[in-house]
Amino acid sequence: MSSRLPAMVQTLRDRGIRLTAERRSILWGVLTCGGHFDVDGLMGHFRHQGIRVSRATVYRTLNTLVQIGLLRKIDLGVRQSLYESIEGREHHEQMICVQCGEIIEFVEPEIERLQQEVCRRRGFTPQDHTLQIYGVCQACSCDKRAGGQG
Amino acid sequence: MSSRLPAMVQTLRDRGIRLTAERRSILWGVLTCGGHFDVDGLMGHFRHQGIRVSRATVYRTLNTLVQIGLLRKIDLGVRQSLYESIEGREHHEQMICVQCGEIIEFVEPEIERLQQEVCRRRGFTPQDHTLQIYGVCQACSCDKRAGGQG
DNA sequence: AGTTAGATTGAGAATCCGTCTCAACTGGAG
DNA sequence: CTCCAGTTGAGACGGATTCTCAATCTAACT
Repeated sequence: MSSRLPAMVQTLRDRGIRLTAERRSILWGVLTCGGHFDVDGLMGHFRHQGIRVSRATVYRTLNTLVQIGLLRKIDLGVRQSLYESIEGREHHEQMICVQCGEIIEFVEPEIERLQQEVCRRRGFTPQDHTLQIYGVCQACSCDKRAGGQG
Repeated sequence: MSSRLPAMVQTLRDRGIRLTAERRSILWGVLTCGGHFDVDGLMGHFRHQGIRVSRATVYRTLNTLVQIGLLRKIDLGVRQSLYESIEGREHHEQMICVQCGEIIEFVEPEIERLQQEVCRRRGFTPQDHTLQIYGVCQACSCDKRAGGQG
């Protein structure tokens, strides 16, 4: 996990982006939090660790990391945006449980292929995409059947 | 286009939602704006037409229309949410040009089918979904090749 | 190591989207 | 026509994010 830090640092260097103490902290935080995280989570992490980074800097840096392709921003339309480290993983889609909020990731190469095809047909050059399926996860379905929380 | 108004009005009645002057204006505005629109666009439209409807009411009513299935809310993660009239059309996905902002809609039944399958495999009960492909549209690609704005 | 230019930061103000409050108003059933 | 629950408007409010700008710091150069 932390082995990704050097690669990320190098990416910043390559782009001529200065490596400040704050940015190191944020990179580290991103890798430590793993999975999906939001700005509040990151700030909490810093507070907990006694690291001082301002909110403005966190926002600025996350935006930068998204721009240079180290991070992906996930917008569910409610509350804060979520971020996830791309760290070389293949792209994945999401199922979001509207009951418990859990995010289940999945990969479906065939869907990706079909997207490519649709784009080609339209002369559209794809760069990124998001597929979010909203619904009820298995656990919540079972809860409901067993007599859940109305 | 305006022929949809009676059907929408009926839907409101069926749900026991009062038909106020403001709601009539908003329904009309939704149909007039067509395609994708946001709250600012709608407010501008009303101002232009000399129709007085408060921002709060517009938000409230749009939310209602989304809830009863007459409208779909699109969250691109930037600025305001967009809305689109569902008006009986089948679900469609979107390609969003990161250069000019154009939204190109498409339907790909096979993608929908694969989604259903993935959900079934995971015991996930899908309710709705959004697929957004970000990239460069044909027109913008050509502009660039011809010597566009860097 | 010292200098320096320009990038970066922090604190808090500002903005922006959207919701809430509550008194006044109104649609529509009776 | 009456009445009341649902609806509205003005503006306060709230949360997320961005902006401002003086102070600070990185990194390149000497």
